Amino acid sequence: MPVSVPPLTLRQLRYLIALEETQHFREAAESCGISQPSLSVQIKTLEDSLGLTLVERGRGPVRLTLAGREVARRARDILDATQGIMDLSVTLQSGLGGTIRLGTSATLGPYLMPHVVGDLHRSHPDLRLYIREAAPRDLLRELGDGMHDLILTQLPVSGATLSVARLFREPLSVALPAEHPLAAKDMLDNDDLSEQTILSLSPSYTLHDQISALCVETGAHLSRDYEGTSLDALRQMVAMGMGLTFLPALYVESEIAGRARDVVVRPFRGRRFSRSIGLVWREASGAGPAYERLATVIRETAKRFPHLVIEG
Amino acid sequence: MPVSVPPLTLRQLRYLIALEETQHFREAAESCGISQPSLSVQIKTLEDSLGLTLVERGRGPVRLTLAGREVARRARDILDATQGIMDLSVTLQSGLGGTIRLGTSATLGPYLMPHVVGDLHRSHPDLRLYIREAAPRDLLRELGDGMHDLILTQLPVSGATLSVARLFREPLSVALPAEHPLAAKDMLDNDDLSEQTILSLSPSYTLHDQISALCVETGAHLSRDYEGTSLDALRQMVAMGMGLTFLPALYVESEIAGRARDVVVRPFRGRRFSRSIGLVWREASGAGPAYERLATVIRETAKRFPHLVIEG
DNA sequence: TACTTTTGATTGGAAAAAGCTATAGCCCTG
DNA sequence: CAGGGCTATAGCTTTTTCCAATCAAAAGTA
Repeated sequence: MPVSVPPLTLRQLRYLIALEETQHFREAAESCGISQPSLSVQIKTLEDSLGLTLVERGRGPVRLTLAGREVARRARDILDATQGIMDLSVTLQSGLGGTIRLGTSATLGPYLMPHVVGDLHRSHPDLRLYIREAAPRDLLRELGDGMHDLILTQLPVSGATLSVARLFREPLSVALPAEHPLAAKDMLDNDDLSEQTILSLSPSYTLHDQISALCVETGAHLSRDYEGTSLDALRQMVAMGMGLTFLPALYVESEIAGRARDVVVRPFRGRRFSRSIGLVWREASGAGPAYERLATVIRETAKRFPHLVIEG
Repeated sequence: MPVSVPPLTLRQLRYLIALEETQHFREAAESCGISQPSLSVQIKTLEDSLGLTLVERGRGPVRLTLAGREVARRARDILDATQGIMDLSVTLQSGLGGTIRLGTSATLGPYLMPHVVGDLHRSHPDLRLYIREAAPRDLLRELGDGMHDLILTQLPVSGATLSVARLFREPLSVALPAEHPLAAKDMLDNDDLSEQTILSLSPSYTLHDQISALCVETGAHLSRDYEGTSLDALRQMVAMGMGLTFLPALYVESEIAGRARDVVVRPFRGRRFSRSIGLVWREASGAGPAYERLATVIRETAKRFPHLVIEG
């Protein structure tokens, strides 16, 4: 007959994490706002209910055992998730607050978000953004899996249960080696591309499809021998003379404009070749109003960049 | 002065999920082994502490609100994770039990795991495997992120904090259209490949690198125009005459051997061109002994396939 | 309309869990 | 070997959770 095992509680997990951080029962208790014996008892209860020794007691600072560290690692995830639930109250209500887990395309986030967070922090001080980058196709899957609350990505996206807020169109310009013949022109067009070699990102990126389609249209040759894994890699490949590529306006603005000597950037088709950017979330998240508000903030920020065409 | 908000508890989340499933307070209470008033109170407390209405009370069956569904969705993840912690006791101790989240390469898992799970279920009845497939590079990242406990993937892998159990070497054979001239030969070698077009998977797969290197060595042309997203896709591309490719032995065994008419498969270099397969886990997971045991089971299963060379 | 049934909310008191203070026991250090 | 710092244990108090009984509202039925 097994002795009835007390169930796992969030409290116990919190205490374990505090213990791991402080390596000290008394300090951990203090940081939790309880007395040291209370914490001792909870840790002991947790160990009993798991049937594991989590803490090496003895001389010196408290050390978690291997098992303890693994439990603590998972406990962090769990507590983050509970925090997410508690933040929902704020997010769902209407106001923009709590922690939003924002997934962003690696070709966009690093060049846009730094400008947004400043504005955002001023207008919504109690909002925290947890930002993570990935390729658009991964993002979309991860959004469905609940890994993100919201993703910032290239449109269009498919999915009946998704909501979209369009943000802006971002022109794609041609990047070419400084010594390339076409660098002499101020503006490039379809005809200029025929027979050129175009470099692209991996197919996980929506950008890849767009560039690929353009190559068909213009008769350019899409190189598959080297697929860039980031815009920086792509730009370096261009600098080495491996081909031309398309770079989005925000990347150009932030990483190239005015200082790069290795590559030059030229507008293409009068900047009418562009990609569309938007926020996407699960309709069922119920936080639509909050995300719409966030979209508005981002659009405001985007107005500072003359080449972006605001939408929505 | 805000009234002190009672903290979120796992119990409340459990009750909410039961309520969503049964759509009925009394039944939910019953399924939780408590009385209906207790459940009512806990749900109410949860709503108060979140500041949200989670349940539409009234006529007809109980419905969760939008917010309620979102909370329940997250609650499920949280409870799964706590279950994971509780299973650790079993997994870590030594025995093979509980739930192991196994990530597996999409080029391997579907062809190996079906054979393993039978043996495994017999020898370790209380072990549950939660299997998820992805490309090796994603797997490795996800392992670090704690999404998997263990991954089954092509070696080598890098990472100081990872432990590896080598399982076996799996020969890679050449697949070619039935009408291809080389199909006349029983066995192919480096020389046969020169000037041939070779198809490969996307670079997220370790297999890509290996095939790519072989192309350099043999003077074959690696086609980047069409990258397969699965072995099945690759095989169909071969059948359509777009080129040759390499297929791992277990895939051949399970999907082609003896019945396919569209492609033929030939050993390459006397089957000494192969990829190495192993289990990988976070050293800090502390479940090394259990995973080693799992490795042993897989090696036993692998012995049934004469072409595999068992390692470890 | 009045009576029953069904369903979730409320109440009051018992049981369980979690907390605190005080103190015991251990291992270092001086 | 005394003293200081550490965690564990004991005994008691407070808070939380639960149940049984009861209430109130809605819906069906005679």
